[in-house]
Amino acid sequence: MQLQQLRTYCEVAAELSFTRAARNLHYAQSTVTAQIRSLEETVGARLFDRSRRRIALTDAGRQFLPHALRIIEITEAARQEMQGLERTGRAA
Amino acid sequence: MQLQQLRTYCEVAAELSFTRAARNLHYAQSTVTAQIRSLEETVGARLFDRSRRRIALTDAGRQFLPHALRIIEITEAARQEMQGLERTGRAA
DNA sequence: TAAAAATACTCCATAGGTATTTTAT
DNA sequence: ATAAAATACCTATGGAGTATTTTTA
Repeated sequence: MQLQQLRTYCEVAAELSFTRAARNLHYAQSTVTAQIRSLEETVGARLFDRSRRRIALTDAGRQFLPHALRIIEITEAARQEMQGLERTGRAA
Repeated sequence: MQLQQLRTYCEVAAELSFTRAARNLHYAQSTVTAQIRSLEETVGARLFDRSRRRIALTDAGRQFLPHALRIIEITEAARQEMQGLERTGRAA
């Protein structure tokens, strides 16, 4: 499972569209399809229902979403904390 | 940033050894070196001080650790939640 | 018919490996 | 001298793209 996939998943969930998510994230549409498919494989469940024109979250997709958001949140926070830290590698 | 790198980082932090972490995770030692280097690049800080025989966490490395642990924790929890869910992709 | 997702390929970056060299005790 | 990390190099996987086809309203 990759953080990038989680971000893409969150964007698709927000837009309810692979195409728009792709545009927002500067990916090709097929790349979004591939990322979501790969993520679905690793979690072992479909995250989106594509059987209608407007895609929808599945039960699994809805359940997974807050976790993904949280992971991204922590990642961003951690990254920001690291900014401005000494880069010399001196031991703590 | 990749989840795999975070796991490796946590293992190295626990073992304070690239070699032992590699053994535990079933990686080659050079793979651990590469993963840690890549992670250090993305966070923009050295995470380990290798200037002595026994490596040590840097300030940055210590600060980053709880975040990494938390991310892994959430990931595992989310994964487990997904187990046993319906796999049909029916919309929620 | 039209908009969106899936598929079929192509290409290239990189993750991971083996073997070796460097470094620090 | 020896243990451990870094480096050099190679290969294979898969991430990302373009172009096309399939699907559904």
